[in-house]
Amino acid sequence: MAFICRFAPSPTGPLHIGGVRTALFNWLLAKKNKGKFYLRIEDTDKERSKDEFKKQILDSLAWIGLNHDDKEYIQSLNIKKHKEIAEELLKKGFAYKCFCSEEEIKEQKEKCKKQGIPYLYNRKWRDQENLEVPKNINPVIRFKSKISGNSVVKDLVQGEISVANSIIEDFVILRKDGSPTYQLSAVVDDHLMKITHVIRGDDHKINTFKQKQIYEAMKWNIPEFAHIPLIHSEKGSKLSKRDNSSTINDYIKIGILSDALRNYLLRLGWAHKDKEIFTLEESIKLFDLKGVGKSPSKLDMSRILSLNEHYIKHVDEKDLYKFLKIFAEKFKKPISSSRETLIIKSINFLKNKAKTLEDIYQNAQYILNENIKISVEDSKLLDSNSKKIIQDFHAEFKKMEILNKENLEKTINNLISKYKTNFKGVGQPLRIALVGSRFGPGIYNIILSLPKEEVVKRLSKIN
RNA sequence: GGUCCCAUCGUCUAACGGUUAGGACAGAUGGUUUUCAAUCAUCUAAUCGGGGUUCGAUUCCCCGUGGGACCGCCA
Repeated sequence: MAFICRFAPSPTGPLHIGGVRTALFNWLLAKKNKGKFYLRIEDTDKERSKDEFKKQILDSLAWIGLNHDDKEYIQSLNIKKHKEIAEELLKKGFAYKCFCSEEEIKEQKEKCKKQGIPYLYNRKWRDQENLEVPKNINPVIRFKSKISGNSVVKDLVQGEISVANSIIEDFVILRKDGSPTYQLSAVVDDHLMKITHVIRGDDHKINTFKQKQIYEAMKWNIPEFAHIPLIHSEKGSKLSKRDNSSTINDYIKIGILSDALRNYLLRLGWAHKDKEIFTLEESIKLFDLKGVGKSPSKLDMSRILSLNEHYIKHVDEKDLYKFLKIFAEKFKKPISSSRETLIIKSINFLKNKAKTLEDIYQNAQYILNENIKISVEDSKLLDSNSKKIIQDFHAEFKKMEILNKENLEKTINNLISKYKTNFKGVGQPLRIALVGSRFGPGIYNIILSLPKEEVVKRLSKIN
């Protein structure tokens, strides 16, 4: 059976990761079933649609690796067709012109609110050719929704959802300016694109009952529907564009890897036994709609971080460096070519203490910056005794012809016995002198990661 | 408020109607260590409440309670 799905965001705001997850689920299913995954930009709201948001959507999907088939569809390019369908529905008696003024509608809404009853358009112009048509009012076109009975949708995630038709109002399909609304455009485009599976956030659940009626009126094939639960913020409310951990960029800028975020999103609302880590291939193979839960899930930063840590440790080190380089260029200072080889050489231990690219970047500060700053607190640890140790080491180090761990070990062990101290007694002062902090990588790693003359230079500054 | 949906550790979740209710993240404790980290071991922690159905309910049904979504000439 063919499997053609789409992700259809509107460029009226930045895409958040809830949307990314919806796209991911669609993409996964398309790949799994050797079908198609299309991207459709729903920009029929001319006022609010912005090119920058469209770009942000494209960039976000590209970053996380969700490539779409064909070029992206731009819904506004298809408006003519949407209007034709509206006319056809009108002609066939499935829709009608409504001449209510906006004030009139507003009044009705307020009246309902006062009485505490839910507002539903009163169908004033339905089947009313006899009413006097007011001048100066451009009508909207409304769909003649079913008035009685129940409608049932078999949802691939939610199961059977049933609703009384009486609560589905005669919704607008063409605005007074003649432009189509979402309810119409989405259906027409889905039909034209031969979409077989509509997988979207469950905030669209009710729309299904409206849209299904358009399909039926047009005698079009109705696609399968799957409504996946929404993602909530850590506070438990609906994910808002104002949350500071909601867009892809919020994660890129703290140094999250795309694989980690992809894996995290995959496991949010979906599980396969006890498995936590999924390669792309595994997720394509294993993902299915049956495993998707029905309840919303909360964002959990510590989990994202822990997944990211896993990927940082397991990704190919060449790739990891590439990610780091891009990260530095985009959000920090670019890594200079002279420092590049030093970082590459040391990334295998710089990454071990990191949950994010930001962490790696911070760990690499002592390599990136020739001039290190010693914090006040750490400089306090450099008493006269430690300084003597540093100077002793300095003298020995200069003489060292072959730089390797073995020789360093010998030198340090000599110092340990000479000064009747332990490893820490020697290692800590050296680390402070070389890195500027008592925290940092192992001391051998540090010494070996820097050019010899630079180690000498840093040591010579301690006196 | 109306309609619809949902409900297992703090979080993400697993469990043909039969399990000491499992795993992961977070948290706690201890070991190791060259500081921080990492790592290893151990531990804490859940079936929202009440009724049914059943020999037996996390699982099925009903009622509460709690949470969410929708209620636009937005998408």
